[in-house]
Amino acid sequence: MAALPIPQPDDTRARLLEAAGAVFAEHGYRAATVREICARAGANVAAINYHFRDKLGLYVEVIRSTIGFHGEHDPRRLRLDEVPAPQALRLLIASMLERALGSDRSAWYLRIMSHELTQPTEALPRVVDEVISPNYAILRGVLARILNRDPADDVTRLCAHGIIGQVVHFAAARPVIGILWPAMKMTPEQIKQIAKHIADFSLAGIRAAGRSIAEESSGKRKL
Amino acid sequence: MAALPIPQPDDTRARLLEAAGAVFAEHGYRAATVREICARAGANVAAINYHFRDKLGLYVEVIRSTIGFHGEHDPRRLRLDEVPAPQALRLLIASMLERALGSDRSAWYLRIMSHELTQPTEALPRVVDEVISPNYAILRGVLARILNRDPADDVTRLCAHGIIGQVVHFAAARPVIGILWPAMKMTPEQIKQIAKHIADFSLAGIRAAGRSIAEESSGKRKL
DNA sequence: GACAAATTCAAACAAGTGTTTTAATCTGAT
DNA sequence: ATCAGATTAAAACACTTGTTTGAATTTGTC
Repeated sequence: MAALPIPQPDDTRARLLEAAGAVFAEHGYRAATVREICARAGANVAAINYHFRDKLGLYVEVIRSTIGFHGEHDPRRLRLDEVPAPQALRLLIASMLERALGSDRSAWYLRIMSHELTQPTEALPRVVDEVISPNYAILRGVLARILNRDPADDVTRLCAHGIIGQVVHFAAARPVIGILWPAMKMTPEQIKQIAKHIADFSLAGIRAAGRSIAEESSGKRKL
Repeated sequence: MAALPIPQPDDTRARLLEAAGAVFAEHGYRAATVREICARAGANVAAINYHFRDKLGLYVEVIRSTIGFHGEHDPRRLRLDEVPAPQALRLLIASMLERALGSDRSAWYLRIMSHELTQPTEALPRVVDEVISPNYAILRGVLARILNRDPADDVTRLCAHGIIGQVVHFAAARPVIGILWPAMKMTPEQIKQIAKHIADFSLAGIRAAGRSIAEESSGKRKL
């Protein structure tokens, strides 16, 4: 709706990618319209089909080029192997949450992912391969170190999904949280404290989950 | 798409509500089409506007009449006050998860809610008032008993959102979880074990969060 | 400066959306 | 049996969607 076309900071293709990332992150693939994307990019409607074949081609290209592992929040830059596992988890959670709640392009990542969770598109396999799966593996690696278990273990996976669920929820449910909890404004200060809470909460949960399963180890270890 | 019109199990209005609940839960408000709803209900397209004024009226009526607190999963039927708080939390988590992952109409509740989280509609205030807020209050009540804190306390709220996040994630992210974790088929057996995991995980997390804040109580108790 | 390719543009297209219209049909009380 | 009101039905409406068209314009190269 609100157009405000960007002057001409770059060539059309780059501006389209920029605008599309923002719109897809905000509305999801299906609810995003090519006309809003083009208006924000200051481009003609036909530009998308000329540069990216169609809307889905643009979406895939946004995922490929803008998201993924490039950027200052690249988990590999956290040097997770060089710190104790619990500290690594704290860094990882803080990184995910800041990435998810920030307003710059690094926020697109988790927003698009959370839309893909509830409204999968044809690009879901690609999103999983290029974005979700690598991060899932890193998280499981850290958890496996804490639990002293295999990254593919059921307990490791359950804990991983629990942490992802918490982070994604704080990011995706912002409108509702704003109603239920007016004092929560998601300031940088508050975001840090949410990250600390999730880390404290989850570290204790992880250890309990490890213990809980260990106790009932009369054979049925698999779900 | 797949029409298969139901014979005539009830009057048109009731069939529309039934079909609409399923379609809204599956696709969300915006992506759901009145034509698919009418096809499933075996009704004419104009029936929605005749009985419910418009699509949004139907949506609100689905929320009001079908969801809410009526049904076998009504949290008030769990008699949460009559059991120790940790046990109450276990019951509540199991109830939410079963409701969210089941295939009957009690599953609509959390599905519609999770769509409303990422894609709020004009009915969001109503959904919050009638569905989310009461459940949020019940959950905070139980957590407050465990934490020995006020239900409106920041720590109580953080824990509540963490638990909601985990439950919603396991329910909403089913397509992605199916890819990342092929062994997880969401059988009734597995659902019980997920519920147990979330409860174990969260109970430990809650206690740690209570402690963690207590330690740094040099005045700044609020976020 | 001229020419061919690349790119942009306004306009229209076909398909899908929610909604309205108008007539036909059913229902139930008299 | 009749007739007013409630309900259903088919069709069209107005609008938005992604996409295509074909001409204009820009760009790079000789």
